[in-house]
Parts: sequence; structure tokens; C-alpha cells
Amino acid sequence: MGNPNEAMRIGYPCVNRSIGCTASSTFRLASYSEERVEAAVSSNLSCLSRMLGYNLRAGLLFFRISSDTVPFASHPVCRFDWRGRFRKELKEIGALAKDNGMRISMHPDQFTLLNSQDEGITERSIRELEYHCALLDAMNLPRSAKVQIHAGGVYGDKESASARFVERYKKLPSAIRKRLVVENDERLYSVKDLLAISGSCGIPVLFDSFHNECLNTGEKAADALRAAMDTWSDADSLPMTDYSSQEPGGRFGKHAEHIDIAHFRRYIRRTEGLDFDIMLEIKDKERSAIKALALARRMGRI
DNA sequence: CCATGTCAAGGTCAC
DNA sequence: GTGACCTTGACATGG
Repeated sequence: MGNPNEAMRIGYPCVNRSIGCTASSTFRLASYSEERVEAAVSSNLSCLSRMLGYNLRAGLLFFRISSDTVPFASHPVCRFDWRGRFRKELKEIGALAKDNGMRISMHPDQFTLLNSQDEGITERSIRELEYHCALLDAMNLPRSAKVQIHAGGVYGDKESASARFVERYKKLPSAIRKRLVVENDERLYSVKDLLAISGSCGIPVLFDSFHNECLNTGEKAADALRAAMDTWSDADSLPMTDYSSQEPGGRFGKHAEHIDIAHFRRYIRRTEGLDFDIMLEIKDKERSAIKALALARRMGRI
């Protein structure tokens, strides 16, 4: 269950609201040109570098890179050799992360569906995964830099949909398999469903604590977390997890705008003795992450 | 210059 | 069967 010699890390996804740049700049497909991609990637990488510097100074050693870093990278329209053009910048960012013990991850969005009934959708999804893994490879990051997806749709029959996921996972190129992990969602696939999938193909299960609050099979959160952690090997580094809480007054399943510090304290207390990395999926990003880190330090967990 | 509608991609659910 | 919703920041357009 991960390498016990590492300290836990806390981080936030994709966007920093303090430093005044974005690493997710993109444009409309209709206005696609090689010049636009190059300009966007150039600006995104320089901002990403600044964000990692900020995170390092703040002690936030876990960060999710935006899928928009290279806009349209997996789209057929894109012929741009971004790996060649930004070779140096990508390596520098990777070195910055590695040299400082930072963990990097990515999360392709809801359109990435390995288990679709439509082979074309699966094919496009695999191209999307190839892009994500190629970006992390170009940064020279180790296999602990993971790419997380959800199990996909149910299509009226979860068992066969799960079997399709397993079958397709097994056929993936090793460059993808070594990074891919699967995360429980809030409506369709519980931790228990994913443990079954993992049992059939070995994919690590990423525990999302908030989704697990929304959808579970009655077990204690710490038990579900422990079971998910057991699917990670030492080579994968510490298990990754997502954390959030319900936005008060918001629709069921809506992520909080700001950290509910009492809720987070309970979570840290209930998971005592377990070491895992925590990605805070909270709207105000680094602001809540800084508070969470301070609390985890006071509680002696980090 | 600001406000508002829109953006590559799929699936589910309410109606 | 159709359309709203998911989730989301940032682009693009129109006033």
C-alpha cells in the first residue's frame, strides 16, 4: 500500500487564484492554428512553472496539471510537435517537481470513457490518455505521477460495463497502464465496485472521500480508504486521494467553495495511521489547501 | 469595456 | 425521444 517512507502531501487542482496567471489558456476549435497552440502552451507552461514555485514556498507538494496545458492535443486537427518545441521547458518543470519531492497528477474529464459501448469513443479516449501520459513522460516524471479517470458509464448493466473496462485496461499500452488509476464517483461506481474492477486487472483505486460520502455500501470511510490503498504498490508511491465536502445549501454532490475545517479535522482523525496524498477539490483552491496543510501539521500528520 | 453566451468530446435522468 | 444538467474557467461576441 504505497511506500511507507514518504510523508503525506497536500495539494489542489489546476488553478491558482493568487498569482495572477492561468495555466489553462485555450481557444475555440474554430480558430485553431499552430500559432495559437504554440502561444497557449508557451503561456501555460510558464504559468505552471510559477504555480509550482508558489506551491513549493507554501509547502503544497501535490498538484494536478490542467488537461488544457496543450489545447486540442488529442484532437485530429493537432499536428503540432509540442514535445519537440517545448522539450526544454517540459524537462525543467519535471525537474522542479522531482527535485523538490512534489507529486504531480492529471485528471482527464468526463468525456474520457474506456468502457463505452461505442468503440469510437473508446478510441478517442485512449488518444486522450496517450496525450496525458506523454505530457508527464515529457516532463520525465516517474510512474507515481498518475492519471485518474472514472470507471465510465453503466449502460444499464454495471457488471458488463465493468468487464468492458477491465478488458480494455488490459489492452492499453504500458505507458498508459503504468500511470492510470480509477476513482470512485458520486452516482455510479462506488469504491466497492472499483475494488472488484481492480481485483480483475490490478488498476489502483483512487479514493475520493466526498464521492464516497455520496455513494457507498455502508462501510466506514476509513475502511473503504484502507481497501483502496491496498490496491497501490510501492512503485506507485503513496496512494492518492481526493477530498472535499458538501457545499452548504448547494445541490447534492456540489463541492464546497471553502474548506469545512471541522469536517476535514474529523477526516484526518478518522484516518489516523494511514499515509496518503490528499488533493483538495475545493473551489477556492490554494486558499483552502493552505488551511488544510496548517491543520494537518498541527495534528502531527505532516 | 463589460456582460453574457458558448465551448471537442458523453451519460444520465426527468419529463 | 428530447433537453437539462453535470462542472468549469476562459474564450468570444455583442452590446
